[in-house]
Amino acid sequence: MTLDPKPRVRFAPSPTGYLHVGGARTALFNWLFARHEGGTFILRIEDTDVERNRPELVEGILEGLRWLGVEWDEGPYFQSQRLEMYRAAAEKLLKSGAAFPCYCSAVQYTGADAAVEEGEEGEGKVARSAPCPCRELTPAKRESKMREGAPYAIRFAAPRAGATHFEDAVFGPREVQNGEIEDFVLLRSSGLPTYQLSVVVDDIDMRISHIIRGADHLSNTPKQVLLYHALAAPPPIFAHVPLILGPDRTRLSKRHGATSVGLYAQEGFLPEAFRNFLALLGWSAGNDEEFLRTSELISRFSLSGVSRTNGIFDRTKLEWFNSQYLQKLPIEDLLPYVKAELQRSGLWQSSWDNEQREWFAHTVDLLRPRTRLLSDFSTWARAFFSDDFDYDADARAKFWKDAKLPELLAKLADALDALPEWNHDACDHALRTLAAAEGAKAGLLINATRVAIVGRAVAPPLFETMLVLGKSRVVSRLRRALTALAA
RNA sequence: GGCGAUAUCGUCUAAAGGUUAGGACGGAGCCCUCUCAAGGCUCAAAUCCGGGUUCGAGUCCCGGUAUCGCUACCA
Repeated sequence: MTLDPKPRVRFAPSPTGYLHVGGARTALFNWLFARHEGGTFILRIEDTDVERNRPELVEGILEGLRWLGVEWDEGPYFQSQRLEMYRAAAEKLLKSGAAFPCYCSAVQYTGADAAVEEGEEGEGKVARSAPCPCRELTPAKRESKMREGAPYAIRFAAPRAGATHFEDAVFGPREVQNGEIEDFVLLRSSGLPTYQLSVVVDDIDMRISHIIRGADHLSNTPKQVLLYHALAAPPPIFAHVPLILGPDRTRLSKRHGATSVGLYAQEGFLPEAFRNFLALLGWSAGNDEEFLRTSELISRFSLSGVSRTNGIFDRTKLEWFNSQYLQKLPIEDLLPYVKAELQRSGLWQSSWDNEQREWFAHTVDLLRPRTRLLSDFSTWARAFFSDDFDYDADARAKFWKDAKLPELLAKLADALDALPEWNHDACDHALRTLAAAEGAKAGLLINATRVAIVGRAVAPPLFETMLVLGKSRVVSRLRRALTALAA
């Protein structure tokens, strides 16, 4: 038996929605594992459910993965373009006797199941659905059904005795009694494969060595192992990762707020911060380290560090990670993200890429200690990039209430305007001298001035702020504030 | 209902039978301070319950409970 020396893994989303954080983490784990091992990461689109499929969603999923920095080495493959393979496999199983045609109607089936689901609590003992009777059909009966042209699905003839086992890299060795496994459908009457069939056929064909996927697939794995055996292929190593839950401990869904990675991108999260956060949800390096840049994640990642417990998605901690990256990223790494954010919000000016490059870098650096999201640069820090900003109501209420302010600010504007040199100490001195002469506290004037020139209470130290804004802006904004103050 | 998995601060986790059960987020407080952050320091906060095994159990075993998953011609 020859195996690829390097692992081959895959991420296989179905285009029934956007890329949600659970899928993103599964993709990330696969990718980290592949990169750590020097293996291959394959992308496969599982679009065999024509009812729920939304082909237009595929691009969004790819975009989400690209944003996350999870790059695939092969693919994307589409199952909808590989249907012949699944049919051939189903035929093969039919011929070998591992599968049989089933003439039960799909309508009957769902009806029966719904009844079981809705069973009254008083008499909740509804018998488990009986094994499919078609399995016992005589050859003659099958012949006649075939001649009638009756529609049929192909079901797997699950063994009635014995047990199936497999190895899970996270949950350990597993064994399931075959009697627990029903005669599941392989090929629908429409000729399209079910998940159980297509996933196994593809994983064999693509020579997948490790299947890393959500723990919701753990219970179905024995069926797939049975299929590997029936198709005479060695099963891969499985690694089921725990699920991501919402704050109420139910499976993460739209009800819990943003679950699409695209939304997090829009909100102003940095991909690397998001990656770091996601990697640590259900995986640990085995020690206290939390701030792990992507190269470190790759070198540290191991399936043995994957948790068995479902985890709750904690947005607050995600924001903390983001603020950490905002603080710690080398400024030249951060700048492109801020640029993109400003472009998105229509605040970007091309001069910041050229002659005012240094000014831009300095301003971003000044702002970033108090940012948590990239979008902060275009929201509360807007006044640093545009003259078009408003005055925050809370800031006005807090720092603009003193009756002497109109007079003080007018005088300050004049004093600053008269300054021969525009630097930190000159501004500082001018303001404090004025405050002293007028018998006002410097703090009063400083805080009121901050609101006047940037519209917020939240901003860098005042004189730093004055420097990056420049003299003419500061003076004109002070004068402009006089009108707002009067209003 | 059946089958299975899981269970350490509110949350994410560390502790490969022996620690005052550690760290981080969040919370509280202090320092710093021109605002807001950042940063530093301090505090509160956990082994689901009950039985075993062992000199010794968060760790191993059994039972209970809770939660989650599967039980589709969804994936």
